[in-house]
Amino acid sequence: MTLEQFYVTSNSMNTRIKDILKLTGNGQEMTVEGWIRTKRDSKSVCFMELTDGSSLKNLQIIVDKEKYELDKEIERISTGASVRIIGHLVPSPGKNQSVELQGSSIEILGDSPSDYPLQKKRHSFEFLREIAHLRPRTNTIAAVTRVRNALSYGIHTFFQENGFIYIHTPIISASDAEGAGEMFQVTTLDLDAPPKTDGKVDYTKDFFGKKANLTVSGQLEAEIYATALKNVYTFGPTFRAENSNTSRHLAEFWMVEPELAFCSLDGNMEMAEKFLKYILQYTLDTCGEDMEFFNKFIHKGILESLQHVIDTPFTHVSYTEAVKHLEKAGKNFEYPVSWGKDLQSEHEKYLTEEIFNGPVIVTDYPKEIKAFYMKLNSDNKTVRAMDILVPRLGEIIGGSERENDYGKLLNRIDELGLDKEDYWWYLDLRKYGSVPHSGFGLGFERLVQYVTGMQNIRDVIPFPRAVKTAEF
RNA sequence: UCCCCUGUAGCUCAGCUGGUAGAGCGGGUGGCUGUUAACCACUAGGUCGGCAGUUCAAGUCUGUCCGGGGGAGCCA
Repeated sequence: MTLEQFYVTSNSMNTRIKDILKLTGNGQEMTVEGWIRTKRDSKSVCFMELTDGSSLKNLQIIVDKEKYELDKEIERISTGASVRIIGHLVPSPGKNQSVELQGSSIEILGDSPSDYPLQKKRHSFEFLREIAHLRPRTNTIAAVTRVRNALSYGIHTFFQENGFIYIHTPIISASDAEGAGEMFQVTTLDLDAPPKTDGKVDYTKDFFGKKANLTVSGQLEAEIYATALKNVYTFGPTFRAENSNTSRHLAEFWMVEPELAFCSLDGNMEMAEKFLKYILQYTLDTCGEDMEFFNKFIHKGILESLQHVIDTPFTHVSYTEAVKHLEKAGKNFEYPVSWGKDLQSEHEKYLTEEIFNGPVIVTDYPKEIKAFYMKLNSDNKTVRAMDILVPRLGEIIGGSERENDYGKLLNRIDELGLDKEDYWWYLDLRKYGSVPHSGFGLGFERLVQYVTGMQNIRDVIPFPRAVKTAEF
């Protein structure tokens, strides 16, 4: 009849500290499970903070040692231990919590020896990265994890509510045609002695019968499904083998790529603006406590800056106009501005922070600095590209209307010296029932960074993969 | 890949112009308290990232390698 009948209702699976903290304590008995954050023990009374990751706030456990024989258990408990505690929820006379659990029974599920590396004191994120298997037990990483989850869910919700179909584009790609950066090769060949023909590696002997790589983008495949199911999106892992060691790059990251058929650049921009505002609002609505935490301890003023993006209509400006604005600003940029050159991050930040003081969508870039698949404007010089710039970060979304004219696309492929054989199926989409279509890409970890204010991208993904980094 | 900074106890750091090391937190022991970054006392932890060099003498200077951070480029 209803889906609710399949919800899990057994006590141990759905009792969360987050919910317990909202209750009024009237002596009701309950069982709680979690990890001990800290213990304050004395002769007659012992206090413990219990967390289960559902909330930033801990549940305070109090044990009246004169009433209950729990000395042995309390002795064994130290920071990090996992426990199951039965007790009565009562109002707390203390200052920092409204309720507390009067423990009457303690079961230690897992001891935590004194070399447990996490203290309740603040640790540096650099140190936490070295113990990535334990770092989700910290306030900040747990909060990041919850916000990351909310953003994922918000993204899916937005697209699903708007009729988009979720497409699982391949992780392994043999098309060799994506052209968006250095790729990781995937092979089962013996690297010490690969089969060779005329001195070169013979990939016909490889697993796929040709050279294969990890995908650098799902866009081209998404276009295939968009030209059949109208509006689609991908949301999955992407790989770049660039030797870039920065706080904004990963070798493995997640990307959101919607693709809309029968949609021009204008529709694309409207959708992108609503999308961004939706997921920001969704996160503020569902992660209030965590966002307050980030606002207070990680990046002061972040709530205000996100709200500003939600409230402000995005400014539209062409690349040509943007360059004029920047030239007129008379500022001494490290990289000088001139028409035909790509906007540097300093330029993007200046546009969105100083000139327009809000989100800006820059459109119609010179074709030379954009990808081959973007739709050529009638001036034959610029393409229907759009980048969304936001204060504090710069570019957050990049997209375009795709070239849907077979001849023009073939022309671009030729101009750039690409091999049209590699793009045969991509060209076919323009040969059979071609339609105007558009889409954009959003780097998911960059979004999580932007929303949480976390400085290093390696701290917003559970298991970062980067140059010389794949321990966990 | 380039530029800058950095690597001292489990963690966060101090150690001036070269003379073989210290604090806070954490750990251990004891005490005390409706506590909450608890408090008090005592205590145990370090061949100062690796290697080579200068020097009577190097944590401190030089070179080099490795790790970390920031910025740039590439990009998402």
